[in-house]
Amino acid sequence: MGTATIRDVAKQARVSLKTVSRVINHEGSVREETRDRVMRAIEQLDYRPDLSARSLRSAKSYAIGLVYDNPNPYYIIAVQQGALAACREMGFGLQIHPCDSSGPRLAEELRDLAHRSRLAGLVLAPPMSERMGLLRELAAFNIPLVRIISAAGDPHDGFPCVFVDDRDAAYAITAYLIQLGHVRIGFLWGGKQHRSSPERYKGYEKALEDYGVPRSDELILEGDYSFDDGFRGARRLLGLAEPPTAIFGSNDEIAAGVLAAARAAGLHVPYDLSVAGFEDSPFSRHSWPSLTTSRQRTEEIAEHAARLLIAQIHGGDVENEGFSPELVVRGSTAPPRPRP
Amino acid sequence: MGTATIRDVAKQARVSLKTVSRVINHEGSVREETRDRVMRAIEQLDYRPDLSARSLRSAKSYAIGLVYDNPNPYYIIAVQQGALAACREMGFGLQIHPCDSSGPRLAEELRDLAHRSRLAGLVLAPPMSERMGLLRELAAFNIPLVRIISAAGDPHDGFPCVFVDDRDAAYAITAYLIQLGHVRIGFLWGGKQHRSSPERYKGYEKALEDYGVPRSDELILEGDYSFDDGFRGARRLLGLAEPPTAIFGSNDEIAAGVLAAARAAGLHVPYDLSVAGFEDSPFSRHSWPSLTTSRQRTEEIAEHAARLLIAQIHGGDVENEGFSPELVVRGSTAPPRPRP
DNA sequence: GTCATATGTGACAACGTTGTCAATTTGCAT
DNA sequence: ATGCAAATTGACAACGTTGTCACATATGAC
Repeated sequence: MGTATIRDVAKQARVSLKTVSRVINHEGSVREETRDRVMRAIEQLDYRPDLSARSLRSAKSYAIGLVYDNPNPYYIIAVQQGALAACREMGFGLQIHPCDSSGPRLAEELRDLAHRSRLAGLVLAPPMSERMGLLRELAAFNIPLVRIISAAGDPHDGFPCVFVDDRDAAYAITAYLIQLGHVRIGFLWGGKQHRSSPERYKGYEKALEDYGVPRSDELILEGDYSFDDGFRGARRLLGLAEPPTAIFGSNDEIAAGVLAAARAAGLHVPYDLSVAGFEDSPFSRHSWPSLTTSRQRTEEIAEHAARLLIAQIHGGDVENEGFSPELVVRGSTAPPRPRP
Repeated sequence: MGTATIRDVAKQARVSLKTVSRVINHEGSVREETRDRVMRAIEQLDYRPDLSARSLRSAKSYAIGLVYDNPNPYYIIAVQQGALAACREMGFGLQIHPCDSSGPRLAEELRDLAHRSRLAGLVLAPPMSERMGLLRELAAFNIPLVRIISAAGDPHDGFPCVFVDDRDAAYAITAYLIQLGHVRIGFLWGGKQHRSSPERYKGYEKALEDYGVPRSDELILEGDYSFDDGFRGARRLLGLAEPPTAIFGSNDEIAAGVLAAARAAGLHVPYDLSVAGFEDSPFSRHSWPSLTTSRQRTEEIAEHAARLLIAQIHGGDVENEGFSPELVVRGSTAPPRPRP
């Protein structure tokens, strides 16, 4: 029987329901001896509080939602892991909610989710976390939320967040390529609906500027964080009259496409072409050559976001926090081959 | 206010609580006119039933759990997607529960999970789904469950399941390699705690036997479904006096390791070496060359498992169902180079 | 028109927990 | 001992829903 209730415990320990409740919730004002007796009864009956009843009675709830719309399994799994770690530590449940970020009634959908499942708040992953309209609607519904976003610094926009400095990280990668000696560096954009895309581009642009490397429009192509875009983009770049000696893909998947296109063109990475990605997904370690990329600490970021949300729910004051990615140099980058 | 309750609806529609409840739950015995009035009130107040209260009152519950311990993000995301699709359709919630499959008190952990969160049942992914001891413990706790397992046929072991015929699929891959002309085919095992591993091996073995290709122990190495095992295993195989002309990795990750090792050894896949994987993960499409592999339809399988579980909860009779993977031929396999 | 039967509706309790508030016990200074 | 504040405990209601059962109304057969 896993069906022991607080009533059974109370009877066994010869105390009132309320006293058991107090013990469970670590409220003060319970004599040591009483608490021991209750604990023993809990142990013996293998009692576990029923979350439905608990959240029904107390206005409080014991679960948060994780909202995402992102096709990248590595990213999502990492976010889930991080959020779960925080939830388990704080005794919360986690409700995952993949959804369509372009849905017209997304705010209502999320409110219903939160209401029906009695969620105490939501962690929003990109790109939902970056749609201000959505945020305002959710705020109007009084739904606590914490965002994971891309920003070069604390946005101070009133919506709590954990922010990742993609710009800085893209700057670091670009600077590294320049220091290797590259001057024609291709850049393949990520998806337009993600704020990380322009951020990464700005980092690239800034590095070129700071190092006095001329920017060339023909080396910069749009895309959508996909392998196919990487493949097509690279093919186009490599067909230029004066092709780049290095290509920076806005994420690892794009870079994977670049690697494939390079091989298809008979080029030897990194000697004929340097390739850099962004994200440090397992792919970047498992490709050949392994990818130079930027490590994101996604799991930590998500854990922090969930922790922040729970703190906010508990009424604590929340401070935004930034995470800086870290350059990871692997085998896909090398100095350019001297021109003949 | 997302805080309308059934009481508000009742007042607005001038009916009793119970009648509203009847409308919500599609019970019969409500006059059309009354129902319309209730529906209108629900609409106006934007009422949504509270799942906590509902599952507290009715013994029934409206959520199931998805239990897994699998490091492969592609696999897990696919399983989640499938299970979620079924849950959404049936009006259920899904609680994900990654865990340590080797934990000693796993059964208790899962019972607590089910009890605390009022889960109606569990979908078990490998390898948990294959530990009979665990299954028996859970059954003793009266927890409905459906397993996703590897089996060459319906196991008829009393525990409902959706089964995947890995043996057959591995047979198909091996047979394909043999038909290309390979006679020395390396095999890299997956993890021992997954039943899919011996199943895949048996398929390999059977194909060799059927086609009269001699099995050679030196070509068969153990491993654990990891890139590193693939890399190390391939390096060892390629260092043999008479190396294989094809290597069959038990999953795509292993095959990725094989690809990397081949490249490190200066071999050209598929001309110097054919490589086959298993799983049809996105990696298999994005590697270069893309991998010949076996498509698993993981998402469908998981959806079916969840649907089966819900049917079981509703008291329906459940029939196990098998899924056969499908051979996917891509660029990593070719006839062996004629020996000099 | 009467009765039996089906259909629709509502009052009330219950699910397992916590909040409120009052009752009881304890500890300590007198 | 006595008084008084503080600590500890318990009785009871409440959260939002559904199950049970009884009542009210409509339907049909005689």
